[in-house]
Amino acid sequence: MDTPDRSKVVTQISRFEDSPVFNFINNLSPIQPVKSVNAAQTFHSLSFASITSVFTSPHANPQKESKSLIRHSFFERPKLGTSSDNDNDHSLSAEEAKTTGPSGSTVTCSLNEANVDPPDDCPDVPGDLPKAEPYDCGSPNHNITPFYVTKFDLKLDMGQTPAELVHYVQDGLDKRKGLFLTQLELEDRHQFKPNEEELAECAWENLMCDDGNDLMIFYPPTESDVFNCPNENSQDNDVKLFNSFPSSLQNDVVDDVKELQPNVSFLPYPEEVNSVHHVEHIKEQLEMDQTPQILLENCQNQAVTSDTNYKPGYGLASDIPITCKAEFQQQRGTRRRCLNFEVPRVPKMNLHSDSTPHTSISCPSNEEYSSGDSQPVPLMVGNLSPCMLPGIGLHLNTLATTSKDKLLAQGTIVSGRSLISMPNSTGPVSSSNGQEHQNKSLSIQKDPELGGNEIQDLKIMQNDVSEAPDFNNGEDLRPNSPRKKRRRTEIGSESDSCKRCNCKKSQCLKLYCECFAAGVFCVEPCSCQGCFNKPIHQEKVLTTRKQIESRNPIAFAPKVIRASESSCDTREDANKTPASARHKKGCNCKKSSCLKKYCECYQGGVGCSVSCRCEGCKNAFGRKDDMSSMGDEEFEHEEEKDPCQGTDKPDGGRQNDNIRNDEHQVPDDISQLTPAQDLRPSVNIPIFSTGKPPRTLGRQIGDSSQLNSFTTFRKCDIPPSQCDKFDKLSNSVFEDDTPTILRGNSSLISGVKAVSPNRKRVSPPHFGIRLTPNRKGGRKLILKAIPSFPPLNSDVNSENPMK
DNA sequence: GAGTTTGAAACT
DNA sequence: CAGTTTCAAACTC
Repeated sequence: MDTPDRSKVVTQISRFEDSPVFNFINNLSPIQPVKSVNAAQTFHSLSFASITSVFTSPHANPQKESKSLIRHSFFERPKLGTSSDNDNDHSLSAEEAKTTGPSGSTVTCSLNEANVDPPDDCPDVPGDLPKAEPYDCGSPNHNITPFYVTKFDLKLDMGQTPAELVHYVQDGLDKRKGLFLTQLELEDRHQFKPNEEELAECAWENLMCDDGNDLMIFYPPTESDVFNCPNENSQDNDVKLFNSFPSSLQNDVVDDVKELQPNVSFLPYPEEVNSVHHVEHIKEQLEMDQTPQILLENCQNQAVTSDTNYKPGYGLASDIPITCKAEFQQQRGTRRRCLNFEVPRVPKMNLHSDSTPHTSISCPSNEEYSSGDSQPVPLMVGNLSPCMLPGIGLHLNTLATTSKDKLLAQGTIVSGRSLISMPNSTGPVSSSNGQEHQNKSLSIQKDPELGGNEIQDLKIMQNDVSEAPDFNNGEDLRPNSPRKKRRRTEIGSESDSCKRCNCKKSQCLKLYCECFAAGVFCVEPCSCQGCFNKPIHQEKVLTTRKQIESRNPIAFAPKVIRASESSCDTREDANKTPASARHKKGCNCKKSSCLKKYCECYQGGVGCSVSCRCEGCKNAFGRKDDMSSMGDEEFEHEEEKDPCQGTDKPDGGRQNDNIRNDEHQVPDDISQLTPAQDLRPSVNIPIFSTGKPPRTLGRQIGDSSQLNSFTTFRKCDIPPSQCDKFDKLSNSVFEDDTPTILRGNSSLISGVKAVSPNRKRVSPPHFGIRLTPNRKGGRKLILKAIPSFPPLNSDVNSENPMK
């Protein structure tokens, strides 16, 4: 194989050798003597470097750069595979590398451009695929390697259709100018190619485009990188070359050669390529507007890197092809998935989301685990790739999806966020609460079963989504103005479908931020400034969230907890305000008389309770004064009369009981629930130890946890009318589908009333509360250890220790 | 749209 | 734990 292929290559190259440029290069080339494949390759590498630099000028037009990159790819391809068969192409490359040494390897790396990986890694790339986990942009360890491989593979594909290269070589210097053809030209050529290669190339083209995107996304070099590039001068010079290639080329080549001689010194920023620092840059870049320029830069960097690796007698790059080939399919598949997300991102996703029921994030089956870091990452379902809507409304609180979640998620799409979530619909969704949708939609789940690639993809998606500013532009989803926001809010009060904030100083990492408080990532519609509440800052978000929760375990619990409107609970109908629905902490209004939305109780559509410290309360939904009058009586009533709750039911009815109990009965004093219970398995809590009627539902202690585990938790935020629906739905769902454990959690919905004697809130709530039908001394609440926030390390089940 | 009011959240 | 400050939503004009 070697011999024939090489001979072919040599033949083709020989033509090239005749050209003045080639001779010039040959003379300059420190690496190899002219006549050989090596020489050609050397030239190739040199030309590549120079050409690349030409197009890679930071100031250059991004598109142009991209094009040039692509162009180079084509150009180079032929060289590598010039005469070899498609099949032999890779082999040849490898062979060449081995036999020809550095030149070949250098060339190969260059060709593969865009790879940030250091040359040393090149050989390892194929074998290291697993570690590549390419799409984990968040991981510092994340290496570009995967990309390298992927890109390489792509090129290989191209290599299989090297017609252009050959053509180029044959034509000689004149044709060489063709190197600078625009992308369109190249594309045109490829498109019109009739042979089998056409398909491959088309695919390649697509991939290239995608690659470009990928590059932009994942390997965005910082501008500093660009400007720091030692080759900058050469780049500038290169620009000249663009106009007058032949003469300029020489200069360029000279420069390049000079730089190459020192080898390593040639690298613009070698250390940065692999360093974590570089990764950080990339991350940052992700947030920033990303331009195609990055592509070029990356390409350039990588090309340089490859050069750096250049070591006589060493064919690093050349080795890659062979190894890569084996993984080619896999890599490509991965890449494509990502591409799908990235490119048409929004539109496709939307479409899919609408049409694809299974894409819903909230679906347990679809849930995915973030990688080993065990961080709960909002992931999209594997299927969803196309369907995924960008990080919209990722609900941090929603960890586990339950059938209920599914139902809810299926609900109407109200906001952009809600759109995002296309839950698997297992049943009819009656929930009208958009917020819940949101929560569900992006619930973060870990799914050990998912492959790393998929996970990575999901992560990417998330980032993309969150980052995709344009995502909703087409739609009028983005009310940036306060007014719109307000309107939205008003509407939302019913649907409360999506949170949008306008934070300026809090970085959306404090409870001031509605989005953050709601456990969702900020999305485009938000007008926030300096927002960190985005998927890309997920870790920070989680950390902050943890901190806040450490201070106040129920910080992320729904502010208003509504009791379900059970058939048995008719008394509340009269008032329109379910006695059981109350603000978790109660309000502290002084001037608004609880008649404006300043009042959280009012805003939540619930009456004030004993927990409230408001003055002059006139809450239309119920005044705390009224509440107190109702107090014991109601309590008694519930306690004794609530057959529906099955207070006396045997164990068989326990689940329902628990749920209803939760809904209607909340421990009077949350403080009873020790914070320590956060993670504790379960604790029996005397419900009304204080003897005070638990009129108010108060926010549930377990809200957050519940939220996390079950989207249901947001029902509390739902307006009463909808809340009722929600309750019904949730009840039915839990009864029917929810496992006992889950049901227990569901009970969390009802909150534990945080009514401490002083009304001052909450004691650390606990992540899950389960009421046990304790008929005798009253009901007991059992706290379940459910993390209020998506568990970082474990899945939901692990966190629901039922005892 | 800008400015004010309000009360929750955060801080001390 | 209380008082103060900060913050962003709600509200008014």
